[in-house]
Amino acid sequence: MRGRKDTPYSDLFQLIGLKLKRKADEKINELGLNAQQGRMISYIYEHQDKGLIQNDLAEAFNRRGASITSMLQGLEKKGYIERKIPANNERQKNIYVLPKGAELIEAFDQAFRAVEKESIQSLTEEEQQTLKELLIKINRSL
Amino acid sequence: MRGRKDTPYSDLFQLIGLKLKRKADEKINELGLNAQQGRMISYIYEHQDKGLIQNDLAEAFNRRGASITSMLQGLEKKGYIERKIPANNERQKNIYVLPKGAELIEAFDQAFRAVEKESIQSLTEEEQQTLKELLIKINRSL
DNA sequence: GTTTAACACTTAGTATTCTAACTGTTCATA
DNA sequence: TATGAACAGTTAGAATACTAAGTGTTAAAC
Repeated sequence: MRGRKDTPYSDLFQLIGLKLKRKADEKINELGLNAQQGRMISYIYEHQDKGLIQNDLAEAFNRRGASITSMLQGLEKKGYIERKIPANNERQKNIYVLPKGAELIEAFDQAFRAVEKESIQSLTEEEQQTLKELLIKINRSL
Repeated sequence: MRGRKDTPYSDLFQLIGLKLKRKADEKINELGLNAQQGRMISYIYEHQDKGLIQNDLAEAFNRRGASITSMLQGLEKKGYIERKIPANNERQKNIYVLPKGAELIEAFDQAFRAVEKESIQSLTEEEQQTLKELLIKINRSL
């Protein structure tokens, strides 16, 4: 009997994820939003020309439809995005970034890249590559 | 200009963390609690003989004091733990697992170990070792 | 063609976790 | 000893994301 839980991988994944989230939030908060909202605006901006709908966001962000509704309602009320029912399918809503949101995108992406860079800065080039491959492998198997 | 965010490490860490959390929740929910509560009861059980206080939990779980208060109030109300003000310091509260909580610990730990095992099952022994070292390095530098 | 099922989104209500402001305790120091 | 700072925990109120049940639309089956 060991009496210890001994789950180093789960623990490390949780801890690193939390730290990365906090670092990103810190930077994005200065822009009046949180990291999740920043990621969402960036993602919408990249995909708005391809008829992006809320269900796509739910899948891309691993969130429930209801959560996406509530996030987008917030962003719409603050004037960062707009939602339009497309002519060919009245069930859906296409999402677009408004100028007020587009202005911030460069700052968002810069913040995310900075966190990313900081997170792997203690590893060598080779280690970074190895890590990425292992993470992809794990993610695929889960 | 790439027009893409390109932060594979952050994205993978977030995604893997989310998936691990969900898998753990799935198993623990059958016991009437969530993964966070299971982890907390297990942790308390392991440390209750050393005068564990709420502040220790806040640090161990990377949560604010207020969050710990609310979690423990829930667990106490349901009869899994108890909190006692120690004689030598009335600012603090020592935390103990009650029999109703202790009964579940073996099931919790088994669930967490199962998720852990599943998560790295697609890697070879050597890859697992490498991954652990890289994660520790990253965590230390954040 | 009508009915049924699946789809896309919304609402209401609940969980968790946070921040800021608060109560009370202990320690340092003057 | 008193008083002020630091400490430990609590409360109130906000934000986020969830589930379950709902509305309306489209596609499939008959």
